[in-house]
Amino acid sequence: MTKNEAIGALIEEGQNWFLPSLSVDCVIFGFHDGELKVLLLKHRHLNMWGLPGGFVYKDEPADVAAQRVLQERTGLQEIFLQQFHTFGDMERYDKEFHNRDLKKDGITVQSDHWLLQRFVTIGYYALVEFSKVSPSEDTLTEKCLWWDIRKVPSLMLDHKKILDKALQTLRMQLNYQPIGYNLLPEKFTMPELLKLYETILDKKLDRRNFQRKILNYGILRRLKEIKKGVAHKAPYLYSFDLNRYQEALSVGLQGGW
Amino acid sequence: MTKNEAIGALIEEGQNWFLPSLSVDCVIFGFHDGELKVLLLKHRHLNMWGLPGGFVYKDEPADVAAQRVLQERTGLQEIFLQQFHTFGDMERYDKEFHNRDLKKDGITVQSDHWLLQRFVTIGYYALVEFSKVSPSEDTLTEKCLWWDIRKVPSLMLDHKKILDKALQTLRMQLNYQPIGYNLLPEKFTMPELLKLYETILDKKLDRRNFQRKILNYGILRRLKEIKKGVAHKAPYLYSFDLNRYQEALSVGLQGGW
DNA sequence: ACAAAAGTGTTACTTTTACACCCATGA
DNA sequence: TCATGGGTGTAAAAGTAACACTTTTGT
Repeated sequence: MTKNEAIGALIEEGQNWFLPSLSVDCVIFGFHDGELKVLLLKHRHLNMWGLPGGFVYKDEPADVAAQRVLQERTGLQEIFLQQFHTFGDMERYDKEFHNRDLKKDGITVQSDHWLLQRFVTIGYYALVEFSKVSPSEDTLTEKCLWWDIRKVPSLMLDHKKILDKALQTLRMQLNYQPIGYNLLPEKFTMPELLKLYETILDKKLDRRNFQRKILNYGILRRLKEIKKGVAHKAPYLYSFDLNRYQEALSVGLQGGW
Repeated sequence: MTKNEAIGALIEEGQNWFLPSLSVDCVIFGFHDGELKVLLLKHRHLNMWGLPGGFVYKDEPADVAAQRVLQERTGLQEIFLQQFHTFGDMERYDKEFHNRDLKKDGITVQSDHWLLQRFVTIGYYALVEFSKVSPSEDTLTEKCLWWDIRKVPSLMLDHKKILDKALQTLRMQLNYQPIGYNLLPEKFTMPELLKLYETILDKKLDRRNFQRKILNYGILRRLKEIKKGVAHKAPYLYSFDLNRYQEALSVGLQGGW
């Protein structure tokens, strides 16, 4: 399907397929080279960067839609997506936003066309293992790339706000949920885990106190060491104890009341 | 406006006024007699209990809609509502749900009528001071009452699930946010605050340790005592230090990393 | 042999827990 | 006067913060 065919189908049939006025957007975090990354798409028809997003089929649960949209737009499969906020302000609504670009492509639609209506979007976020992702484009997407969280380009509509909210949520979760599985390779070192936390929080932590605290959570298993080929002393490798990890996820980490 | 007129207007004009397929629902918590309460409506046309909810005008921010809906249905004004989750599963969708009741009223609508479509709903919750609320009904509502959280009746659609999620969220928030303002009278005693926490968490806390911890947050001001007319020793009265309270809200209470 | 990274440990301090005791009040 | 609820305190345990020292490795 060519670009214009794809857009054409969406414009013609979209209102029959999808729930009107509702969309989903995904904030996909990855970790690489000591940097927290986010996956962004450059939309062909809009010529702008934005979060992977899409619409919800009329008979499709919203959570499934998020999953599907992500798969369609990036090739990513079976990712654990978590809903974090729904964005329903009017500032989201720029009636001319899509229209400008459609016109540029020589496409004209009526002013009450569903694509030009106001949309409320449900935000989802996920943490994924960077190395396992091979971002891929589709007919509507020109580029699909990881961006350093501190260097994201200008984003369409309110996507920057959505991204910020996702990051804020992630930092909160760090306080009462184990994080790292899905974000690190199967086996990783303590310094790597430390670096992950420091990167997400954007601050230095004492490596010794960090190690003690994280080990006390009881969600890690230390393996036979190595991490060969590295300069200086070889660090131990760890992996998550999935059972304990899951339990910590449901129960929460630090007590409170 | 009579019941049927109100319903009639909604059926005729609703699709012109509101965003299709989207609604808001409010979980309003109150505290009274040592019980955590939730405000429920009995819908005239459905003859069932449910959360106060409604639709979003096409040019209205979702947060404002929640506010308005609450005002319309309960008379409650200027309540701090917090969005906590959006419910977009298919289990929400019972096509016959409204239709049955419309038929009962002798109203017939086409099967593709907007009211019969699937809806995604944004959940909001609030904590309010019980005594300041005088629940009031409107044309669509037969009753508006506080229910003990442990004794809620059977609710329409997935409202029980929404309520449970709100409660779960509230309990979480307790761990990193100050709670009590809006939920207690202007002046209150330490035992009352304790009881509030115990009620929300549904467990006993040590009153002495509780007092020390909560005072250390620095969000309370102790007033000249009294709380007269009470049996036994008269407890001190406290009130929230609004400045500190607000700051604690934004910064969060317990450290984490 | 040495710089840099990683492992381990120690001490002071704070917070949490689990208690005991005294005081004020209405019945 | 006494039972009950409320104010205050204290000692032990657990957790956190701020450190120093040793070990390993590639150059």
